[in-house]
Amino acid sequence: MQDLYIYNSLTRKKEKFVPIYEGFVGMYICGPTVYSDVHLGNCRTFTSFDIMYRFLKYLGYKVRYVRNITDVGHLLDDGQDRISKGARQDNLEPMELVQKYMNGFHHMMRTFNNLDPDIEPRATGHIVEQIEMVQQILDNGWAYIRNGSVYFDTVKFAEVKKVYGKLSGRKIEELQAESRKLNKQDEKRHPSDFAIWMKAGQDHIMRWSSPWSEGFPGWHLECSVMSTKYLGKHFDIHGGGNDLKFPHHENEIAQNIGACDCAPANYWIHTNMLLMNGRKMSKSDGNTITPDELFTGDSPHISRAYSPMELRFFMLQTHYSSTLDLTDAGLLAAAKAYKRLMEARRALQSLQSTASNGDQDQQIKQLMQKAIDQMCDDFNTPKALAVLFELVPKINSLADGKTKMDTISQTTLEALKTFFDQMIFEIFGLEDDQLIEGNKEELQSVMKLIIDIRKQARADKNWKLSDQIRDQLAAANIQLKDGKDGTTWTIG
RNA sequence: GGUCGGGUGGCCGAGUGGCUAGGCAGUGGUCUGCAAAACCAUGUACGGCGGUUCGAAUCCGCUCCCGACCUCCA
Repeated sequence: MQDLYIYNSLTRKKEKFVPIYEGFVGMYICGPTVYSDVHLGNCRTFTSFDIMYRFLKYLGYKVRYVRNITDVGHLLDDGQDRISKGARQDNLEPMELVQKYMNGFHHMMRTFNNLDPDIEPRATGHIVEQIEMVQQILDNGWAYIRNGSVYFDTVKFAEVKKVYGKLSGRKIEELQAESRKLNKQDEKRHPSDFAIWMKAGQDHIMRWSSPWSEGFPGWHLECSVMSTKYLGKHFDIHGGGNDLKFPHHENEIAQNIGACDCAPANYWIHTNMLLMNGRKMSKSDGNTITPDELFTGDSPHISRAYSPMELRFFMLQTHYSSTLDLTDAGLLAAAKAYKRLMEARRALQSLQSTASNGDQDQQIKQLMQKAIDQMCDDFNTPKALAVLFELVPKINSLADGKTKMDTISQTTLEALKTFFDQMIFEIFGLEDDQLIEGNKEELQSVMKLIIDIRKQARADKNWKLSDQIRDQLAAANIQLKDGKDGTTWTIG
């Protein structure tokens, strides 16, 4: 198996990936809190991890991909539970609200062609385990009880274990100064302490009995518990958006160490944020767009609709660790490049060679290997994509006869076909919009008829008719392409 | 204020101490009835100032600017 290198947020270095059990990978990704419609930024994050999941599988690993659904405990800064608040607003039972937005989330993930995780555990389904972990942390002396709530003692933990703040680069002393204004500070010994069990207020809907109070688990606890339950105390990869680095992941590590004296994951991967027009997306100042608005084009920020696959391609052009700036110009450019790649792929699949060896064989083999090498270098999709685009002109040249077919051997050609499909469909997780839309038999026969009529018109030098057919089809978003071997067509 | 990440040619976006990233747009050419598509060719690029080096966009220092996080967020 080829070596894979991953940038580890924990060590701030690119490291060779060595799984705990050879051939197996345990990967935990922090999933969404399902209290409102899925944010486009979520789509970016989970698409990034989807590509890692896909690539790990491509390399031959047996991967267990766990991604949670947060349906309790994630509080707003006024102390209200996000789910409870949403449920009140929509006049729904909390679990109804969770179901509604979870369904929406799943639908969007599939729209982007993201693979389902292998396990998708929910926080409310693991209250018992969370209570157990709170008890372990208490037993180990890393937490204290105040008025029915349980708080993690970050000061003591930091002093003894010396790891608190390692992931996020924080220091306890610095945290103190900045967090004085927060709620419930009076109950905490130190501002950086955090709740692992919260006593529920009178009007708090979501509550469970525990040894300490009727209440609910702290937000960070679910991930510690569920990663441990499904991947073990010590697993390979833990990921999430880099906005979760602090406090969520820092606290998660503290909890795991506090409970079992064992750091949860070897490799921490953080994806960067999605921006729009250079700034953070924000509902309040109108700098925002929903996935559906992108798909319909119904937004002042874009000049036309973009398909989920055009967006996925757009994401691939930027490394997961960089901010991705969504702009209309960028999307337009990506959509064209996406189309070019897909058309080259289609052209490739229809090529045939009988040669036993060819002048281009060596170079094409090197490029294929190079693309995989780039993916092995911290999942560098932009570079891998660049390699595919080095192959595109070669393929097109073969397809329209500018390069002779005997410059590529049958073996290399077949390998290239397989490689292209693996890269595009299996690893990048793209789909060919054209095949989905243009596959209908009826459309195929209608287009054949139209092209035949135009062919006759051209033979008769009836340019008026042939141009009319071409222009009106173009207006209907169908493009004709006159090649050496006749006319082909594409949508878009 | 603290932490982290950035500033690359018209736009987007990789990247490494010396070897063409790539995409989009532009220009010239081939092809075409004309186009489109495709192919070929083409661009003073690396925020600023110093330093290290035979050589730096790539390393170091300073400085300016931007973003994220530090408080709910993927």
